[in-house]
Amino acid sequence: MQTHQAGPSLSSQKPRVFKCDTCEKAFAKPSQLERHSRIHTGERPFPCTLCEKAFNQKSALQVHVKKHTGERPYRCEHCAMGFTQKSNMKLHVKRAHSYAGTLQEAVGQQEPVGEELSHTLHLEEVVQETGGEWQALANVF
DNA sequence: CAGCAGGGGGCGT
DNA sequence: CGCCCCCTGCTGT
Repeated sequence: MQTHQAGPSLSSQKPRVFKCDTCEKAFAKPSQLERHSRIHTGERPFPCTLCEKAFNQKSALQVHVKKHTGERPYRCEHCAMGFTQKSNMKLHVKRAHSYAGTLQEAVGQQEPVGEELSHTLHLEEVVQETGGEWQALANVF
């Protein structure tokens, strides 16, 4: 009976035997349940070595550290803008270039490409150093 | 931009 | 199996 009860996402009918007793979510793997349980306990086993923040998931920490290192692995192929997270980049592409997802051109073909643009404007280092106005600009793109 | 929550897969035991 | 890691979508400031 337990193997067919609803899981957290509702999509995916995998058996979920491991149930959280704080909330009613269930998971396919014990380690997933254990990971989930610490969002109730507030436990944060992954501290950042550069600042004093901590995370409940290692991947969250890894992404966070990129903020300190300035690493920006995900690059927009249309305007060469860099991002720390892929989903943020995807969102940017959709909004700035109205480009849903399946590669190849979309709407605005008038794009001579902004290759050297990032160099002349020093885009890599200007990001949100103190002022919050850049944040507002992000919504335009 | 930054962080959270969950799914799935690979690898060692 | 069990654990660890990476990826992805969504939410928050």
